[in-house]
Amino acid sequence: MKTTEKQSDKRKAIMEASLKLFCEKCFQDTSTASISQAASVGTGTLFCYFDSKEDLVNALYLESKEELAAFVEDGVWDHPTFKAQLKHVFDRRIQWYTTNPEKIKFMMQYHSSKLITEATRERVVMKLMVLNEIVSRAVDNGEVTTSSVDLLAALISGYFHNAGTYIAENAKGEELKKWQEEAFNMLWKGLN
Amino acid sequence: MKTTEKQSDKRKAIMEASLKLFCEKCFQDTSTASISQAASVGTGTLFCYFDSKEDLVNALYLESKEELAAFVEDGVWDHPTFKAQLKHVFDRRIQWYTTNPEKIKFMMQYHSSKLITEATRERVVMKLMVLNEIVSRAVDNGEVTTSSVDLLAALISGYFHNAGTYIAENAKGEELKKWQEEAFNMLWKGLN
Amino acid sequence: MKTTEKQSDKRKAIMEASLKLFCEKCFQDTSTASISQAASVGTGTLFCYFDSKEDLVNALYLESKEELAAFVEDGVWDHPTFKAQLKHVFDRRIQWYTTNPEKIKFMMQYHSSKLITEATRERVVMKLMVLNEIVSRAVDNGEVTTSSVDLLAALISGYFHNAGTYIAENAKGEELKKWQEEAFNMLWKGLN
Amino acid sequence: MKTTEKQSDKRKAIMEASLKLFCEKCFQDTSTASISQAASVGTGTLFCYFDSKEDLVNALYLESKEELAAFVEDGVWDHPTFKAQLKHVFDRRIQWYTTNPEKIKFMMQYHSSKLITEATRERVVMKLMVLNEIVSRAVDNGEVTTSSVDLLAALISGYFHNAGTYIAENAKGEELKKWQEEAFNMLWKGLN
DNA sequence: CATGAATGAGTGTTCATTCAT
DNA sequence: CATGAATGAACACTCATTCAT
Repeated sequence: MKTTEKQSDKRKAIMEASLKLFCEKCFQDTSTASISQAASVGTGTLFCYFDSKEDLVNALYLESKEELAAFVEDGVWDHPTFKAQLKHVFDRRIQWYTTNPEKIKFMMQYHSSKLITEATRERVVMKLMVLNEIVSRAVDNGEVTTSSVDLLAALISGYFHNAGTYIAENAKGEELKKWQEEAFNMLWKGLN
Repeated sequence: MKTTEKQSDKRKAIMEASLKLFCEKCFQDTSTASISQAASVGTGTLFCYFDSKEDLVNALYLESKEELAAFVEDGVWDHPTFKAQLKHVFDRRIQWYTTNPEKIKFMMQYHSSKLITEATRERVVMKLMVLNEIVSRAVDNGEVTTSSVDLLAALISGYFHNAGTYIAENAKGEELKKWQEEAFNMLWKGLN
Repeated sequence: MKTTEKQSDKRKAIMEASLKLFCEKCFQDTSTASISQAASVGTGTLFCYFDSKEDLVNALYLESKEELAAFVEDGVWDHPTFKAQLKHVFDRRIQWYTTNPEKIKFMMQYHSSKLITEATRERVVMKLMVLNEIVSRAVDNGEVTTSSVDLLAALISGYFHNAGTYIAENAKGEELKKWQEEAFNMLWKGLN
Repeated sequence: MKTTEKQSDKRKAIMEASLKLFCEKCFQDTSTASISQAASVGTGTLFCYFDSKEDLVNALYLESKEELAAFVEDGVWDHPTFKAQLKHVFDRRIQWYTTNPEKIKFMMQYHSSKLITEATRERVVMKLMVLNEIVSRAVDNGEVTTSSVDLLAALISGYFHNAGTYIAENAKGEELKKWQEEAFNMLWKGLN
């Protein structure tokens, strides 16, 4: 528990406050003043940690994506088969979607926004390569065939995201497990 | 030659100019003044047709979605089988994506934006019921089984969108047809 | 009395208000808001006429100088002799200094300020060539000799300015005429 | 080796850095942070030596003027005649102008600035009394006549400043001596 | 004395919107 | 309907200054 571990409390407070506010109202309706206030720091403090309001959203976006990617990736390679690896990714993703509704909401809202820099997007992409890796290995093993590894990975990734979002938002109670199975099975059937 | 048909030229000019500008830069970086100028109308004219800047984006979003929906829907029911109907929807969607890159870019950019009203979203959803209808009929005919028609329609719709986007953006030349087939086949296999 | 004559009343109001305020307090202590208020126009109106606060000071400086130059120049060439021409310039200058204390104060305050653009200075210089012309002609006629027309013109011009300022500020009542004569005579003696 | 002599190195560093920066850009475009950085001291250190940024410019202005005054005054009274004393003042002034281009630039820039306090100006005036003293003695001796010692001293002082500035800025090589002579002679002729 | 992270008052500028013409 | 000059609320950002270390 060394002091070096916790990156500035102020920075974290600003990140949390802005995540909340950016989810409630849109970027331009969220003043930097309101963020500072919600984070209980001075108006100027925000600019000690971020170059600009734009810089702040980008940081928020990048770090959320990184967190998700790390969570999803964690433990994939413990699974020996292609199917098990895919299942792991899908399950972890839904788990995250269910657990971090605010972050996922934020990420979706800014997924196609012009506010997110090309630079940020590139850094994000680098973090999301697990699926490509999984698919690539499966193709090498002859477990699947495709005219383009990237195409296939994109289809699966997109499918996971859609299914995950829909299920996390609409499934109630015991439906969740059932839907999750159905969605995954449909994909798996499609792959064979 | 009814006067109702050709809605004011000025309105159309504003719609076209703003579509272009909203694609180039984001909402808040596009001033109404720049829109008016690009549309070759006076600064105030915009407000003769739209209550506010927000109203304008919403109109643009709604009308783009309507146009897409109408295009996709057109001719579905000429096909007798579930598979043919699905194929029709997928093909038409990709065709539209390829033909209207600006509109699809715009739609994606504002898909999750807080700027698009709940009211607008509801009106949009109503226009996008074809897939639900197709799936619903197929379920009734026993051609597919699912624990939720809405879930299945959502999975398919999302899949079509992802695949469509990815293919329209990345496929070069003859790849397009091949990828389109592969993507559709994968889905179809998943459904059986 | 055509409407075209009077350049926008608003612009003039802003110019007058800012002249007054820039004399009272310095540039950075004069907010654009206070100028707008003093000019009885909206906060944004200032920016309809000037690109920026800097642009405003520059315009004010340029136009003040132009006015002074025009006043001083007016009628010089009615005088046949070098001495009479010099006297004319000196007298008119003092007359202006006495009549426009605010403008002269403003001009002096910004004479060496970094806020005044090089571009503005160049435009000002072009308006202040009378003395050079007068001296130049006198040199051609052999009425004076100098190793540099520009040096001589600069010395005279500077002298006129200093004397003018000092006299306008410090002379009381009948002293003014006497001091004015003494100052001019001293210069004239120096020239022969 | 008294400690009072060498005023803190830090203070000197700040003075030098700010002199440089205030010459390059204007007061309000020079942040205290940039001064501190240029002086290689901490942000807060500046305020250990000066009450405020304004206080700093005033100190800079006062000390520059004092230095100039001391330099000019040094040795005047070694000269027995009025003319020689005047010449001394003029020559020393030009010498200083040539040697300290930055300080003179700074002094001119702030000569009429509202930033320089009335208190500072008064303290400066007290240091600049040599010319008044010289003229005063000459008047007492009957070497010159004038309706006001102050007027005459002001005229001469102003003339010296103008001439000095112009010559220091524009004279190249051997011109300097010639122009200096010409300028002084013109004044001297004017006085007789 | 020295530091620099933190502050928050203050301001230039933008721009959606209005309205008299 | 159409215009564009005028408006003024709103906001991101700056920076002199403080103070705990």
